Amino acid sequence: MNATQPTAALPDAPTNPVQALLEAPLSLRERKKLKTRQTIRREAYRLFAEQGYESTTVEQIAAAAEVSPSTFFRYFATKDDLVLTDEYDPAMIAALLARPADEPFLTSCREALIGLIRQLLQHERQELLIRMRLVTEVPALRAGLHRADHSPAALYLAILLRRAGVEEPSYDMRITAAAIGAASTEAVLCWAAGGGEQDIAELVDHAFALLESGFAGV
Amino acid sequence: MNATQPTAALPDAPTNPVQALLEAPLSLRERKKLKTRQTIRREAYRLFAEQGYESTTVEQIAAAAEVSPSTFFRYFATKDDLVLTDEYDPAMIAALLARPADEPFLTSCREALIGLIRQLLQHERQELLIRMRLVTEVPALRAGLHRADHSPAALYLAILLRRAGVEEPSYDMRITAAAIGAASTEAVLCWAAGGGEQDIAELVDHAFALLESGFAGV
DNA sequence: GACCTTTTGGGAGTTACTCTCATTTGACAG
DNA sequence: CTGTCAAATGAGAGTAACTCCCAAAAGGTC
Repeated sequence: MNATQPTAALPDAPTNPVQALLEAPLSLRERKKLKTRQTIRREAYRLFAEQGYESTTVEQIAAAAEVSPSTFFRYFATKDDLVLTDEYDPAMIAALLARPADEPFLTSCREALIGLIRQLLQHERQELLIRMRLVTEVPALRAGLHRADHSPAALYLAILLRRAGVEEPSYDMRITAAAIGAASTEAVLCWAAGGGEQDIAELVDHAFALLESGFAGV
Repeated sequence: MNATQPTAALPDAPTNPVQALLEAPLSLRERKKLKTRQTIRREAYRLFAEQGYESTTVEQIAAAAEVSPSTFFRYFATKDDLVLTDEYDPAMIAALLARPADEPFLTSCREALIGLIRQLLQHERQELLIRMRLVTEVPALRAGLHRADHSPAALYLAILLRRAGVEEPSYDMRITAAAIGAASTEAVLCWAAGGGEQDIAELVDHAFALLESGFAGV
């Protein structure tokens, strides 16, 4: 039920998720779906660049992508999702799980995040930059970023649960995930706000150093 | 311009903001406005309790409060704002500014937050609890909580700016405000999720201890 | 080519929100 | 008490993001 998000699972570790999905031996039906999804996204971003996010309607996007509005909502649950959903979560989860379980969680997060971002920059730097800038500039998107399903906090919390082998999160876990998640998000948004000119790995590293020090000196 | 939020300024330090505003010598016009605002809120919460947030329409709320929908939106910019706007920001800012400027920021935040909450619990415990529970349960509200104008992060950032005497926030400030803000929010939400049975001061204290330790042991 | 399942388009409906304009109501001076 | 001005309200039309439902089309399989 509730089949809103047709995000395909990644069967084997891909070098580039999106690319890998395109090359995989999919049925005609699935290739078409992927293509439609891409077209909608591409046309949407084109329109956003031309006339801004707010003043671009779903109807316009659907028309540009040559699908009906109904179909648009079958591919993206909300207009926000167009910008906010990514396919990086599985990779991030994998990266986190690959870290030694006795490593301080903060370190695991830092290394996983930097690793993931480094990888993304090679293939999708421009796209990531545009998306993050949209998020910083459009209040609605900034808010949407904190919805349960998109937030890094939720992802971190899931990992903490898994590490501890429990079902319900403890208070410590919730605070930890929230704080590290917020810092992670802010770091990436700062990078995008600066036009992507700064070294993002350095930014992330610095943010985590702040967290680790307990905000010493502030 | 943009006179969306008729939140009255607090002229002198009040013991209880809402009470103080009611007792203050206001003109008939302003007393009426305040009364309308209260009526809308009260009726809204009553309806939320009866039939839930999502399935309560603005039209219903307006009807229950005996105002037109137009008037509703003159008092609250969005339906979210009904739950998300509070009058505590000035008090929190004052509490933060009252702390010594050379105190570690984390300490200032902890003390200010605990102080404010202690005060609130005396007069508005029930209201706070209901509101926070709504926020935890309704995804739309949870997202709205992170809009620039409501978030503790924005408030903390403003204080950091003032302390440093600068206009533009530094990277460190942004990360710090985001992390501490997220932890503060999570602490209060955890308290509400637990039915308000735990000691909130202890919860906040514990959250800040986690932050200060750099998440040692996690 | 026949049959079944998935995907799509179209249309009607709901709701949050915006804008505009005419009416009402409180504030205040004479 | 009255006239005048500004602020607050109500009413109505309009927009856009969704939701639901049903019939048509297209892919997959034998």
